[in-house]
Amino acid sequence: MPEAVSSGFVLCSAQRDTEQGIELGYWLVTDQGPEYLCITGQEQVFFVLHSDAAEIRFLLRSIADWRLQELQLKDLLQQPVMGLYVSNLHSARKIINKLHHAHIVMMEEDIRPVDRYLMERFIRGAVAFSNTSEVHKIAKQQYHPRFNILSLDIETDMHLGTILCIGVQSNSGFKQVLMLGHGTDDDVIKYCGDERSLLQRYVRLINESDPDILIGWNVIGFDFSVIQQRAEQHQVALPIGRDGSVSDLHKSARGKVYLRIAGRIVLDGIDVLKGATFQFDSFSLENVSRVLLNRGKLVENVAHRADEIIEMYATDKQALAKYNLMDCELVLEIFAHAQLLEYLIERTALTGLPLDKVGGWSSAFDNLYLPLLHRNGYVAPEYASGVSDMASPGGYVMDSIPGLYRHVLVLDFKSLYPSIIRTFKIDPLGLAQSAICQDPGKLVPGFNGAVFTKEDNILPQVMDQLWQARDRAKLSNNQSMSQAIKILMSSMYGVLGSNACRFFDHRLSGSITLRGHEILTGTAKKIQSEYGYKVIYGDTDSVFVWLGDDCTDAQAHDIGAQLSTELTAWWSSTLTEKYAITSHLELEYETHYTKFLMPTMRDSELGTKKRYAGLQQFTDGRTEMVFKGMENVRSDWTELAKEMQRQVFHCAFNDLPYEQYIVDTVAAVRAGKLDGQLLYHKKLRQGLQEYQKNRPPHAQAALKLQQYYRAQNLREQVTRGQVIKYYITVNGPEPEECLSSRLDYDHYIDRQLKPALDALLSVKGSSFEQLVGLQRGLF
DNA sequence: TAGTTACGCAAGAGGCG
DNA sequence: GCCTCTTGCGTAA
Repeated sequence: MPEAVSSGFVLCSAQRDTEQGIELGYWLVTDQGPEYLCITGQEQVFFVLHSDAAEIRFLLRSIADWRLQELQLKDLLQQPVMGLYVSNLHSARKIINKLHHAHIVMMEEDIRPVDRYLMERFIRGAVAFSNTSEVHKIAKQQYHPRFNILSLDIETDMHLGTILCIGVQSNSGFKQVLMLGHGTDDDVIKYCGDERSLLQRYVRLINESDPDILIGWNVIGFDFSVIQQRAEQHQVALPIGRDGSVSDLHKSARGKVYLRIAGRIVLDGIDVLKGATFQFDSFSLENVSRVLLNRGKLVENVAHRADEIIEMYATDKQALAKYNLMDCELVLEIFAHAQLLEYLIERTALTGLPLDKVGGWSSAFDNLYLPLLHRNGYVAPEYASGVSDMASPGGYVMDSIPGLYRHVLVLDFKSLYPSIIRTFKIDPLGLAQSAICQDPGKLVPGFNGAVFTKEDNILPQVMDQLWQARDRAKLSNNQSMSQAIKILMSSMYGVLGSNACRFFDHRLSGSITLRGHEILTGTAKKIQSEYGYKVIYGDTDSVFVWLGDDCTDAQAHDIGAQLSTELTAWWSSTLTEKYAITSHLELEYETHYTKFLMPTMRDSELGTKKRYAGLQQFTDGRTEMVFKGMENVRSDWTELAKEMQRQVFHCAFNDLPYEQYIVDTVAAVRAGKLDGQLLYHKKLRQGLQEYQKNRPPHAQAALKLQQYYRAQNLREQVTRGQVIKYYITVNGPEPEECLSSRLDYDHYIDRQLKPALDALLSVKGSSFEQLVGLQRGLF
């Protein structure tokens, strides 16, 4: 048989014990359809200190299936290590437990063989494999998979908890709705009779359409969970795996639900959007599709959706099917529009993380770092072995100088932390190597006692490659790639500062952030001393420079360009001179605000941090208001306060009057004309019983909502994570669902409108009270 | 089945008189 | 009623 090499993409993997050792299984997507690769006779390996060998041999004397092997590897403290190889997963688990209890140092013992196999071969998604040899060999290569995607959504009877219909739509146009009950089938709707038959038909549907990827909206937490529950109720098995196995749904201790289907993956649109740093006020399908796709859903009134669905099922199953499919389609469109799969594929190509992994930046770091560390002759440190007995701060936030300004420029360092890592050679290996380096010329100091080698480091080089890849991605307009790299680069610092990372060490994170402090304050000082401009604020990687009020737009623009260029060059020469290193710091001229408000803190003369507003001037003459941290961008403020802030700031920035608008609006509030804009939204971040120390307004409203549900005999529950919508009434907070008292207009005027506007009014020498205070108590 | 710290503000809780 | 401290939330970077 001739050797045929094919290409594929690793969709998911599994590992299990066999007589011949550990078996690794990889489900691939190829142009010829799904393929299962099986690699047999593997061992699990991890590392232990050479000096512990005798004790380990003693501790493990009654266990078989393992061996200790001499290796040319050391830990980062230069101690020789040995490899502990175990021929099955079961024994490996037992051994790790035993050594753990005996406080034996273990390194990389948490890395699964199925992951290590790919990691050490630099395989990140795409693989080449041959079908001739008994053991499939796979290696990294470029391959862009085309996936068969199925979007799934179910509709249920919320009172009975039963499934009414299951709708699917694929990325190739296939649609089907499995409907409970009886009727005449058409192209799309298939009537299934009872729920049991519906579930059996569902299994057939999945297996026949054979998707690589299932997508949906909260699809694991809701749709698949309900399907699983109902299947258990009817004792129907759900063999929807590609090997005929049943799907496995399990809940973690923290309440998050996971779903495993052999040979397929499930992606939840909400998780993927969040992972790609999309931000929405609400992640409801309704809201996301409105914002992203500029359209809403079929059913307008979300509050009565449950009843409408039951009504549709009873009277118009065609309409229900249409509604069901609409949700499937919206999810597909969101994935396409936001290029979510492209983003995930790029992330996998960069990090080796599985497509369906949520978060996981710590293991992304491992995948990039460990193989290179091993090739340098070292193994990773034991967890929690890093230095942590010193402070390691975050970004530096300057005291601001409050006021209403004209012509403020924002200059910011492009990817500051990644550029510090590249410039100052921040690296776990470099830190370790510096201890045995005799030549001071080859060293660069960090903070918290750290010193790094200028050469033979890993992270700075990884960062260099990512940086270049990002520049290429931007040049070729590859949005998802550029986005994936940006997120990856900035996650590297976060990972080093987290004790969930094996390389966690305050000497590393402190060397990044404290250098950031130095760079930021140094930049501000230089701008003031050398150029004579006042720096009114700065946060982590940015400085806000006030040019003075007499300045044209063109001049401001030129100054911005000049400052960024010259200061970048200044840092470069300064660092070369001081440390003999190449600077990768890059100060960018980002924004020109023609009007800029730096507010004071409430009840104080001091300027705020992380709160400001400005009128941004674009080079083409357009302007746009920008708000940071202010009420206007906060989801827990009422629409009216936000709207008024926008209006009044707009007027103030454009020299238009606003006094009458404020007076009129306050009167309209008192007249009850704006009640619809007085709704508060706030997330219940804990369970209702956990509010022990105090009970904030939204928790009070949630409690009333819970009582209301109970009184009405409704199935609905108030749950942790839910957004509570409530009004403040004369009888305290009341939920929107069961509002019964008059709204407390004094509260809204005093606690919403006044603070939202006073930030601006007070620097203009006026105040909210001065404008509307006389009216108080008249109504 | 774990990326970080810094910050402002509203309102509750509790002490004082 | 006034003051200070704590809790909870959402946000900037």
